[in-house]
Amino acid sequence: MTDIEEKPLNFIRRIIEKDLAANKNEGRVVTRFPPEPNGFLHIGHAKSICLNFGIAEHYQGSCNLRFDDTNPAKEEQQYIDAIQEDVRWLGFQWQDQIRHASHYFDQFYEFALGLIQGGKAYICSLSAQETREYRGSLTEPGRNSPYRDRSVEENLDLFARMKAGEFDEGAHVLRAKIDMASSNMNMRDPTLYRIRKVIHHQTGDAWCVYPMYDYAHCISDAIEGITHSLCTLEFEDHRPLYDWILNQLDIAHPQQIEFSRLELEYTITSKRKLNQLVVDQCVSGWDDPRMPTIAGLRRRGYTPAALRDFCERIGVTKSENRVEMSVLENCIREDLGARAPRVMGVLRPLKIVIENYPEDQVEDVVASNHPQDESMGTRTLPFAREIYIEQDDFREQANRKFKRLVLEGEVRLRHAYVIKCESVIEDGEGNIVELRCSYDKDTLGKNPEGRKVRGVIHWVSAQHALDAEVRLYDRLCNVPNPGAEEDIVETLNPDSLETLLNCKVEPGLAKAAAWTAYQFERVGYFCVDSKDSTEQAMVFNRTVGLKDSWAKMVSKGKS
RNA sequence: UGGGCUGUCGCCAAGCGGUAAGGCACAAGGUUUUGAUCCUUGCAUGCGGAGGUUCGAAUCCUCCCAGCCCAGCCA
Repeated sequence: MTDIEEKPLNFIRRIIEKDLAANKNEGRVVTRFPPEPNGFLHIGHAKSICLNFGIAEHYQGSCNLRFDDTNPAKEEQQYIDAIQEDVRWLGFQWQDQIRHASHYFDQFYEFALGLIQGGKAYICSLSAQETREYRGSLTEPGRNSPYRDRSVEENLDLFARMKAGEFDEGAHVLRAKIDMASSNMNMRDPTLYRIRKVIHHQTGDAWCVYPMYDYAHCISDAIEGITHSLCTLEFEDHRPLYDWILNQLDIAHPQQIEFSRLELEYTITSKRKLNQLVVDQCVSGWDDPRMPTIAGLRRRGYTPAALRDFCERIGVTKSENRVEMSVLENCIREDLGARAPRVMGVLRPLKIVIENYPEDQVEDVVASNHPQDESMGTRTLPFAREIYIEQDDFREQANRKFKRLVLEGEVRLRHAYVIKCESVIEDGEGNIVELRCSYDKDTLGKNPEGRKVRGVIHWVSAQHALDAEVRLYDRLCNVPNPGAEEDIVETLNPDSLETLLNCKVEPGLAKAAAWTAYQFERVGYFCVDSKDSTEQAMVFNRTVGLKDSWAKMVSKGKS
């Protein structure tokens, strides 16, 4: 018997297994992913999605996608659409139809009536400012609202009239009657309903009172038969209120469990701040490839598999964390390394004329599409007298550590011949504009005899190559924890996007479809941009570079 | 200075009283027509700190320290 090392359970799964063992909830496991449609989903949401849907999958339960749409002023249909696309793209399926908290508005209202009748809620007519003053502080208890002891009849009447639209926004709210002296601020008679004369994206003008999160969320969970309601740490203090509300009602009682949100170094996971970047046009949109949004990562070339793997690797705990970018990058490299066909693309071209190669000759050389996966087959590449190589791959002179082309030195052209640099042509200002080389005819598919050629560089045929634009992305922000800074714009990395306009890629890429991932050998992983690329003007996004131990040596000054 | 929570390797993270998993990162080798991949090796006498209980403590107890969250009619 071989014992496969099981990945240890996270604390939430441990709780669920215990519940299952105790036959709690009759063995059902029902979770939900409850975004507010007020922005695009980001990598932090991916963690929550993977957790909630992953648990449902694993325990053969189900997971609902529910829009937590209780604040119409901030929400939009476009976000509802984008969120569904993102969840589906990540590869998850929600249980039957989409849910909306707004679908339960009638039930919320009925339950509120019940609370009022039971003396558990009252209409408070304090202004927002007064309410704040009555609430007390972290160290001082609050005081009871003067409206706290209104009669049930008066409360019922007022609430009905609030619903009927008789009052202006802010005139009254419905509050739970709990304990103004509680050390938990959330229990100091929290607001349950407020008046908002706003058109709701789902319910139109049907309502002018809208429930608060704390009131709507727990009841939504209960209505849907959620067994485990997973949310982030900042809601820990809300759990007593979650439980209190459900305890007042004759209704199911899901268990709220909190876990820490994901933070990623050098970027932000705050919808508010991401929205600011979009609004201020610091980025091209929610799906700008520099954004940590799911849409941005997708456009950048990240795959669902990589994101899911990432969420698996980072774990689920209650401790605050800020994960290094390298973990995410490793995930996408691993996925694409196995699956992306290899091609050649020259980002910063340097022209080479192979002087001993016949003027008009063009021959096809065979190149494997994946060195470790023969099933991906081969393709042919046109080889001719004039080619482009990478500027970085030539130095007039260099020590032995530099395994590329030097003047009077030899190098292997990937999948093709060994060439030797005979001379360098400069412009008037000392810039190298062209190399004159010779090739060794007897080196196609075999090593030259009597000498060793240490380097291999990529190339494209000058007359056959396609012009392309390549966008290189770097970290969005300059500081590891930009969220801690007062002004997010100040932290933005001015070099987060570098656009290269004169790149040359191999001709076979002409028919490359949007989103398709390729490895440009020796450079990195790229995909065709889904928005800006056309057949006439191709645009590639660099998803992530290849690991580059040479660059590391150079930056350390070892070469 | 009220309440809630968290502190295990540079970053994540197992561990649940029997003597510190794993991943990423990093370092050193090897293979290689990608300086990629792959392979091998190294990387916490230490678990926020101090006491205590125990044959035995990261795990239990006490005290202390640090960090995060809460005073929206946001979620």
